[in-house]
Amino acid sequence: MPELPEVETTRRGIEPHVQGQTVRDVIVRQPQLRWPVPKALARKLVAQKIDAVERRGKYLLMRTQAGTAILHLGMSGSLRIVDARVPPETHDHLDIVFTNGQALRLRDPRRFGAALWTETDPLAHKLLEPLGPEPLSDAFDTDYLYAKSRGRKGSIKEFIMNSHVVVGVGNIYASESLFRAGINPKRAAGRVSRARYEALVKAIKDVLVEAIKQGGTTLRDFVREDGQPGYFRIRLKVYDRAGEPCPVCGTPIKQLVQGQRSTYYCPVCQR
DNA sequence: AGTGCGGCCTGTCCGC
DNA sequence: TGCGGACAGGCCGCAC
Repeated sequence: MPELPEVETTRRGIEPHVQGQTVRDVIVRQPQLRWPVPKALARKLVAQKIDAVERRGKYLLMRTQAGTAILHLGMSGSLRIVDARVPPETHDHLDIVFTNGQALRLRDPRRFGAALWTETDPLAHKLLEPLGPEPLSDAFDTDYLYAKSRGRKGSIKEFIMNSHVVVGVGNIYASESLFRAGINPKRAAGRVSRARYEALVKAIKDVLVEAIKQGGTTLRDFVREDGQPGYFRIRLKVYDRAGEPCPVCGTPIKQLVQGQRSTYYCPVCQR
């Protein structure tokens, strides 16, 4: 489910319930996630106070004095704040229980997510170290993306979805931002002009900011009775709209597969 | 270093 | 109603 806006919405949603809390217990019901959940996560996190809840790309970082828990939601993961006494449901793989009786509960049906533990600088962790810049930071600009793209033969769509190029652009927002920038997703990254990279950088920032704003409007409902984070997708112009008219020119939206992922685009507006 | 895949999982939907 | 296959908002790890 989550792309960067969902992960950031999740971070903002859990932060007030988690920051400053002390861990009473860690319950691992299913240790087989993307990687095995390390024993040290449960062992070392207990009795620690959560100093901060941060995000790097789509990874969530819960910092303590003893080390940092690294969480990733994969394709189908979600986090919610529950009363620790509420019985877990299927796919509720992990609880971090706090001394106030609440728990941070990870649910992830497909188990592509992760829960890791590191006692050194989490940004130097082997999964985080090679990540590209945050898309909403000043480091992500036309100069950077244009230079990075030179000589690349792969498609522009796969290029911007590569987390080592820029983090946080998932399958939905890749299609949406290429539509906004008027770039054909099949075009080789190395053959896109500087001017078009300028439009693309702006499109990526705009679409992500809008999506985060949407999540933000419902943040106070984050912990609802049904536990679902109150996140609504922004109005998507091309994603999942194969055959529907392009909102700009009316041409039917096309769908194709790139790197085993569906891409949606307007064959007229995007060249 | 860049590129191209396979693979990890479950749930849902669609056509037969 | 059952069944097989495709597909789903991610991304690592490997071979070349």
